[in-house]
Amino acid sequence: MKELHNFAESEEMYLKTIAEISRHGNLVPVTYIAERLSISTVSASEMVHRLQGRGLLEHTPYKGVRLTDDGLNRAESILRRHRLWECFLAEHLGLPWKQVHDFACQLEHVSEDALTDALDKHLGFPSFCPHGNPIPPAQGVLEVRETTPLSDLDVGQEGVVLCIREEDGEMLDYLDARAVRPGSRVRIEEIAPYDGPRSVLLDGEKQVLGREVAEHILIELVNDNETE
Amino acid sequence: MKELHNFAESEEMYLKTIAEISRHGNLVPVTYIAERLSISTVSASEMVHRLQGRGLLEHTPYKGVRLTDDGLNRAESILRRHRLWECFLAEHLGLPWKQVHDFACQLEHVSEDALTDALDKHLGFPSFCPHGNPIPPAQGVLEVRETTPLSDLDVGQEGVVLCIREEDGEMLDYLDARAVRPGSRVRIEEIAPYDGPRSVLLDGEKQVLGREVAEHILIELVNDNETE
DNA sequence: TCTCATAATTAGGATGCCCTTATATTAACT
DNA sequence: AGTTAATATAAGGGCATCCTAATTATGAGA
Repeated sequence: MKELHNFAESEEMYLKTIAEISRHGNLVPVTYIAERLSISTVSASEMVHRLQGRGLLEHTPYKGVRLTDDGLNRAESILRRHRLWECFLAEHLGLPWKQVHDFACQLEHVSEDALTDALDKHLGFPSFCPHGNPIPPAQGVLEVRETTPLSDLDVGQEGVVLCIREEDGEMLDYLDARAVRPGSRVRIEEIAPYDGPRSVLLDGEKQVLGREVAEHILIELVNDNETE
Repeated sequence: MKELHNFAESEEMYLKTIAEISRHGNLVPVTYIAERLSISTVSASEMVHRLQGRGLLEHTPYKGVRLTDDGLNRAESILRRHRLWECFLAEHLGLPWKQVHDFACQLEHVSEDALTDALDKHLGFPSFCPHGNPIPPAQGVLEVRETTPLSDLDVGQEGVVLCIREEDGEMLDYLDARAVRPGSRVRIEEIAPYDGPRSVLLDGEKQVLGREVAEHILIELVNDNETE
C-alpha cells in the first residue's frame, strides 16, 4: 500500500522524452517536447522551468533544453527500465511490439532499482531491447552506436537494421507486421520521386516503405565490397 | 507514450481497500477506509461520494459502504493483477515477501487486461498468490473459503495455514522471516494471559506470535481425531 | 535594417486529490 | 428522553499539472 500520488511520473516522461529526442546531446526545442507529450507549449515551458530548478536540465531561451548529468542519469535509468520490461514482455509473455512498447511505457514508472535489477538478472542481463535499442547499464554511460536512418540510404546501398526508434507505437505495429527486425538485411532497390517511398529488399523479400517510416529504421551500413 | 495522469489509481486503491476490508460483503465504515489509506475522514468521505456517483459503491450514512457489482468487479480485477504480479515477483524474480507485496502494489495499477492475461498464462494460471490468497479469475466470482484467524484458536487446536492477510507490508516481512507459509502446520501450545502472545508449534518448530500478528494468519482447522 | 515567424511569458482558470477547522447530524447507551 | 461519541458535511485552502488567450521578446532571413 503506497502513497496515492505519483509526482515523479510527469518528470520521468519529460526526461525520457528529452533524452530520446536529443540523440547526441543537441539542444532540444521546448516545442518538440510539447509536441511529443501532446501538451501545450505553455505547460511544457512551465515544466521545463521546474525541472531546471531541480537541476535536471538547462534551458537556453529561444534555443532549447539540454539535460544535466543528473538529468541524463535519471533519463537513462528510465530508458533502462523501459527496455528491460520490453524484453520481458516480448520474450517471456510473447506480446506483439505495439503492446510491448505501450505496456513498458507504464511499467517503467513503477520499477524501483531492486525490481529493475531483479528483472535484469532474470532476463540474463540483456544488452538490447526487442527493437534493438541498447539497454543502459545499472551505472555508467551508454555508449553510442553509429547509425544511419534508412531514409538516408541511396539506391543500391545495403545495411543491417540495428534498431527501431520507438517513439511511436503505431509505427512499431506497422514495422512488426512487415517483419522489420534488428538484424534484418536491407537493400534499397528504388526511391520514388520527390524523396518518396522506398522499395527495399528486406531479408530477401520485396517491400515498400514510406520515407517517414524509413526515418525510424536505423541502419548500420555494410560496405558493398567486403560482403558476400 | 501514454497520458501523464493517473486518475484511475486513487479509485483503484479505494476499491481494493474496500474489497479487502469487507471480506464477506459487510458494510465498511468510511473511517476504516480513511485509516487504511492514511488519509483524513473528510477526504475519504469526499471520494466515497465520487465513487458512488460513478456507480461503484453505495454509501449508507452512519453505517458504511458496500461495493456494487460493478465496483466489486473492478476491485477483483485489481486483486487479480496484484496477486498475479506477486506470483511473478516471488517465483520468477525470487524477491522477498515484503518487496513482493510493495512492488505488486504499484504494478497492479498499470496492467491492462491483455498484459494481465498474458502474465497469467506465463505463470501457468496460478490459483493462489505466494501468501495463499486466491487469485480472482478473469471473469466470474471468487469463491470464498472458510478460514479462522489463528488468534481464534484455543490451546491444543491445530490447523493448516491457508493464507496471510496482506494489508501490511511490515507484517509480511515479519512472517516471512519466521517461515510462516501457506501450508504450514500449526498447533497452539499456550496462550499467554490477557489474550497475549501465542506459543505455537509451526511445522515442528516452536515459535511465539503476538495476538496482532496471529489475527492475520488465516487457518483451516484440522479435526484433531482424523489426523495422525 | 526591418519584419515576421517562433518562442517565451503573463494572466486567469480548471481539475483531482488532499488538508484543517468548524459545524451539523445520528446512533446508541444510560 | 437526553447525552455523548461517532459520523457527515461545509467552508476555505494547497499543490501539481494542465488549459486558452493575449502579450512580449528574439533571431533569422529578405
